Amino acid sequence: MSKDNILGQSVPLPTIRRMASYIRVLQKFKKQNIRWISTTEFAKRLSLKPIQVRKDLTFTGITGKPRFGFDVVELMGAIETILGWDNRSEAILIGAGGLGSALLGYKGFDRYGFHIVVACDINPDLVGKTIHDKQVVHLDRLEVLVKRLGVSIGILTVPASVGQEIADRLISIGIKGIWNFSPIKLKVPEGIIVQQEDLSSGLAVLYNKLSRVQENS
Amino acid sequence: MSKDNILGQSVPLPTIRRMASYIRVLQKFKKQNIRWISTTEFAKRLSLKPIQVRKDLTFTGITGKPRFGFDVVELMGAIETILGWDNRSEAILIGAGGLGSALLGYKGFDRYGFHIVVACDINPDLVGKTIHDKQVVHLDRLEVLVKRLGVSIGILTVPASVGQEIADRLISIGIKGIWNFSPIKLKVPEGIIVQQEDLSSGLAVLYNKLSRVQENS
DNA sequence: TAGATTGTTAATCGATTAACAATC
DNA sequence: TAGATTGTTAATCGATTAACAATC
Repeated sequence: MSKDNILGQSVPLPTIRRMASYIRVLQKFKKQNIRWISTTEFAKRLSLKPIQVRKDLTFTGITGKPRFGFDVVELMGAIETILGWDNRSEAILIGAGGLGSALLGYKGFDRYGFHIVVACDINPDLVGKTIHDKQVVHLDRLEVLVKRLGVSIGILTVPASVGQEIADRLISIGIKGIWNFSPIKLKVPEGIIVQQEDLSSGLAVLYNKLSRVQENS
Repeated sequence: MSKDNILGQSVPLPTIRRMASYIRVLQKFKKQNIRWISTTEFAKRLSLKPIQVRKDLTFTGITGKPRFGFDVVELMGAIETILGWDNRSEAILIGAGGLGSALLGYKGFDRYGFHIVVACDINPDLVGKTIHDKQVVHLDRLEVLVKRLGVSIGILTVPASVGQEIADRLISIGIKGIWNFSPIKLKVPEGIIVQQEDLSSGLAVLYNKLSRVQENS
């Protein structure tokens, strides 16, 4: 498996993450019909260093114009390609509890063209209901749904105790990518992509930074 | 401002993040009254390499026992200190919409002793209601609430357009740490800690990895 | 004891930053 | 033109990993 982009270079993960924020700035500029954007401008808006933005943008293969910067539309297209926009697909969410229902309603994904089309749960209070305009269906029907709707991304917002089991089921019916919000490391076969999120690790960082400041005041 | 831990070494941020997951394993072990845990055991459960765990644990200052590993209780205490457990405080959440209401109900923070005590919003459909047993109060009363409840952490789950404004208000009344889920970089004075979360960056990584796999199959 | 595991120093790897020439 | 900005190579920085001696 290669990790190469169009230029034959591997794109660092931190760069990929920042690209999500470049897209946001670019969308704003495009809406205002601004044609050019410089790395200085990016840096100012995102509290980054121009040099870092410049380095990141080299991975797009787009060349800028000294004194002007980069063509907004062209750059957007290139970043979208790197982020895999072209192959993106719909998602199914499993576990429509607290965090799950939030993701169902989170508007922030729209700009990335990401849509959760249906949710599964076993809680009788939820099954049959609609959360943020998305149906909640019983987990028993997981396999049927995935096949019928042709989704290829699964979002796991289930308790840790059942995370692996559900991941196995998702994989057995052809899901290729799992966005896992359960605090467990999933074991998956080669070729299956897991993106692990851990809200608590952010909390740990916040706490730690806070205590360091307090120590010195 | 020093970034040093008890040993006079600065603890790398990736290590801090992993420590949140070590705590989870330790809590499980403690509950089962297991006395020792080895770096091998950590590694197996978290899909890490033993050498990395060992390196991380050096920052705790705790020494292990060859053939046994580390004392579960002792290690937990040390990690909690590094994570700033001692100075932790309650939080107020601003923006009780999709993501905000999820955080209000998210059980995963309990194990870190983190509690959101109240929420603010301006939406008349939400103000006065209770979400996951937490009151939603009108944003006008933000200042009063913060002072009365003595919270020192603010969680921002508001639209990008009002993020900075609310952050300024929080800071002006003594909030020291902001956990920011709005997709904007906040400008804050020295001494104020901002922990920025960006759900979309995880999505970008997932998409990118997926497209790389598909390219090669 | 034997050997699994720790602890530490050094090597490697990868990302960020600096320096500076090229260019519009 | 002058100079802001790009593009690229090299230096730096920081985290991970390897190697191996120490130890219970």
